Amino acid sequence: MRPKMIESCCEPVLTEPITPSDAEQVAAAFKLLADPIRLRILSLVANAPGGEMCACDLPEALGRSQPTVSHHLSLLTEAGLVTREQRGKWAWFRVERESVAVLRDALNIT
Amino acid sequence: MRPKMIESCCEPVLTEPITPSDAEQVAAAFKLLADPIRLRILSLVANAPGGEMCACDLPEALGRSQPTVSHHLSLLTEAGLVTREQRGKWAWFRVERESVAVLRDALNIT
DNA sequence: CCTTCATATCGATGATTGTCGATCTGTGGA
DNA sequence: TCCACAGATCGACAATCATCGATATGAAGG
Repeated sequence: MRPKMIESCCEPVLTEPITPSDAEQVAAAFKLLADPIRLRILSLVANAPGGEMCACDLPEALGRSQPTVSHHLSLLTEAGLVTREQRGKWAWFRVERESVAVLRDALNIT
Repeated sequence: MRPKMIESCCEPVLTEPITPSDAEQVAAAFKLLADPIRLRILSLVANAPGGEMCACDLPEALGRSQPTVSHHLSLLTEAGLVTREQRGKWAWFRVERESVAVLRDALNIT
């Protein structure tokens, strides 16, 4: 998966015919939202004070191991759905609301 | 998966904290959009003349076997993303735009 | 340096799922 | 009643993926 995948994809699905190749890209993007842990990560980070959250707090908040959380954060970051900022030993994450909006707009109706 | 799954679910993910149980439901809903063939079905049906399409035309249009197409149509129908109407020997499908809108609104931003 | 701690990577595994051939069901016409 | 055809169901298989323990990397502090 290429970096910032979502920025450059996501034709509207319903308002015009979609090509097989575009369908692959949009499906890959929605696949990221098709996991409960990743949705909870987005929700936790978006609603955290200051709109940011330290990765160190996520394993306990989610009830998942540190490697599992790191895996999901990596997928979300590569896709551009969250951004990562290193501060000392800790990694802080923010939701990239623009990317979420791109995905939402792919579902716009006639 | 219960009938009309999408009608009753899908809290906004970003504007308020989501519960683990709601996250499961929303993820299950997005999983339906996380497949290129299902996205192409939605696009083909939505853009077909009259907003409806016969199932008999889909295997050729999609390059997939009849059982595969039937499987995807069944998933989309159970979830309430499309509706099915039997006319003689043929089954005609329409996109339930309201259900798509529910999914879209789950991605609303602050 | 050396230790400590946060995070990433690796390897393995169990579960899910997209796919199709074969077959069943059900409808309409002869 | 029988045939032809649309669509659903079944069974099997390959591929994908979420998960975790073990281990590697990398940064701050002493």
